[in-house]
Amino acid sequence: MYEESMKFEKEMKLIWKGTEEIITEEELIKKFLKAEDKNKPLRIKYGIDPTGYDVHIGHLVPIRKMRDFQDLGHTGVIIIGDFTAQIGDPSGKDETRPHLTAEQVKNNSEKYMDQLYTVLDKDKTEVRWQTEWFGNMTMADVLELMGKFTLAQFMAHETFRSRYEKGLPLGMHEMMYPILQSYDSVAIEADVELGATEQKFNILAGRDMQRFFGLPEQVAVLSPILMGTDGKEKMSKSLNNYIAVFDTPKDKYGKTMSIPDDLIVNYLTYATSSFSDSEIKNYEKTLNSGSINPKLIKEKLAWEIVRTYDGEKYANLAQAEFNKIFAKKEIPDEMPEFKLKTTKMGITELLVSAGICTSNGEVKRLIKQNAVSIDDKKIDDIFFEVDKGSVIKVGKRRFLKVLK
RNA sequence: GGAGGGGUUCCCGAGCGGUCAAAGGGAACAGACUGUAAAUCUGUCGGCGGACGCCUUCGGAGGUUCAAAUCCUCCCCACUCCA
Repeated sequence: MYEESMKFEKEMKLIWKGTEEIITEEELIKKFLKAEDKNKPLRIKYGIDPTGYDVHIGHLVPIRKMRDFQDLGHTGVIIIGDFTAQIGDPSGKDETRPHLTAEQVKNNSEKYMDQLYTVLDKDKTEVRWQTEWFGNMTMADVLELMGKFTLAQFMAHETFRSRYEKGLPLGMHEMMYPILQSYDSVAIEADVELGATEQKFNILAGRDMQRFFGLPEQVAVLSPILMGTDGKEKMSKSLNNYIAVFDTPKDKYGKTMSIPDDLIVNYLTYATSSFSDSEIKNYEKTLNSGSINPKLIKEKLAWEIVRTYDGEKYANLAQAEFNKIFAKKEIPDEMPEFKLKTTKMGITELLVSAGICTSNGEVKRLIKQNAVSIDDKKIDDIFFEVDKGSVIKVGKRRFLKVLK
């Protein structure tokens, strides 16, 4: 074994980068060896939940790992969880999911994949739907799958146990989530399953399920959970602390700049693959020594994050824009535009119909709070009338260009 | 099947016939401060009207009352204990 591990040292180093846990490392090396012997790429599984399509960079931590595997010549297999989507992953805090139509699921999946392909190698990616294997199952089949696990095993799982103990609702069908997910590994004969550490239970269940079906067990490669931009909770859509793939370069940059300082190293390590271990160590040292304004390192980080998803050009633009607005407090180059409907419009009506504010009341409040300025002049009159082209600034970051 | 407490504004959570658009906290937004932040302080935080006012809201539908988030009836939802 020693020889083999030396042989795949480089590969293992790559896989370990930004990875929290591998279960088990030894098995992974064996799989690499076998793949090479038989000249057959490994099948690297990752399941997505098509209940929505907004992908944030926390989701992409394991996806970037899939890309690493692809770069080593292996095949990424994305499972569209069209059955599990009907359950909702109990690992999250989500409650009962609304039932989606087949069309919505299809639509979501396509959009989801578009975002994953910003990272993945399309030629080495296989997309599979759970319907392929669950669509024709009979009750007998389902009972057989359920019989492989016991209630005690499930109650040992933190999320089931804590919800049960807290007296929160726990649907029987939610127990099916790990069962379905684990059977996916059987159906596609996964060699490796990727996921965040919170997926450990589900992914390990996949090993059990494969064993029951006489298949070799998959290796779990677990990524850390990326912290949200608030630095308090994990990145998640519902907490509104995420950086989305579809965010504009400007937003990605700005959101990154807004992370707390003590999250910088974490993001350097996990939010992008751009920094080498030694670079990260260096930055960490400088940060701890206090010899540098953390902002400077954050700028590099933000730039890299934009570059990763939108390219260098947009990274530069986003950076310039950010400096302009926040550092120099100038107005941005691009902003929403609004054409005056009549020769003059009251400021409240204008901002509400341009979608900058949600109600007249909000506009009035903001004006009273001294937050609205037109062409750089604060206004204090809630009946101010706008009758010419101008730039309106609301708060720090809302801008509107008024066209005549 | 039996017994019992619950469902309140974005979230948590008080209120239990008028003084309730509804305490308090969180989130969010704005202002000050700043190194982008964070922290801190101040303010705002259902909608419409320039303040007094009006409208919509307290799981749903009805009802009692001059007056209901608060009382009654039925329904829905999740939970606890017993079987």
